[in-house]
Amino acid sequence: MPPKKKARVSKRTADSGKDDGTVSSSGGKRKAAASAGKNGKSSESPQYSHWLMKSEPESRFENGIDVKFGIEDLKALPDQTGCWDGVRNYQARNFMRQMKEGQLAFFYHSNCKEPGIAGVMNIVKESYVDHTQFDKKDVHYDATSKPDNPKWSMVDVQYQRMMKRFLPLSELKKYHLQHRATGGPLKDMALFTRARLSVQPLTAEEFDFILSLEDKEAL
DNA sequence: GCCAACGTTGGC
DNA sequence: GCCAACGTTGGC
Repeated sequence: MPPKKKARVSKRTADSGKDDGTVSSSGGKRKAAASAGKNGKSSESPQYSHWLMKSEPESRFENGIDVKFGIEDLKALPDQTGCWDGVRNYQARNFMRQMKEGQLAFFYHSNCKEPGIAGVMNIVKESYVDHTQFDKKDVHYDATSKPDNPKWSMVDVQYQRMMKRFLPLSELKKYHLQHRATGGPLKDMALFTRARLSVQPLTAEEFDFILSLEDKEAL
């Protein structure tokens, strides 16, 4: 599902700024925009600063193309940097559009033998047009998206480090259930409350708690 | 490979 | 604008 190529493509960013938006609902692009508030800059809500991004580390063929892209594949790219292309879900896209350079994201391994958090990466380039939407050869080609009004965006991410120990979904889930019952940082974690979202936000508390698990015994 | 959850599409 | 059918995600 997610990325595969390297980064480059620096030149211009285009990034149409406004343009279409979220789901449907009445007002159109409302939703999260409501909060905003201070944020002198320009656009939407800056609320989140940490992220979790899913990708599949095991080979799987979609239209004859292998979509495998695990953390080792990111690490192997030049500069250990790649573009997170192929996101074709509006909520996930909108979260990517909120990402700022320097923010941290967990690299999550999905749809595999052992799903879970494998490592940490850095957002090194803010959102810009995902060129794969116009590429008929690409698995994620989108015939409904036109170059003069692109639908899909991507960011560039750089490998930062592996987790000191792999954090399996099963363990995170145990904490989630425990925290849901008795209170705790993972009680509302998007990984469980928004199961299919491939790019999701984490609060600083969630992020820090998960990092703290590295130094604990597996649950 | 199964299938639940849930996002998207399209008829009306 | 509703909602059923359909397609995809992703754990197990």
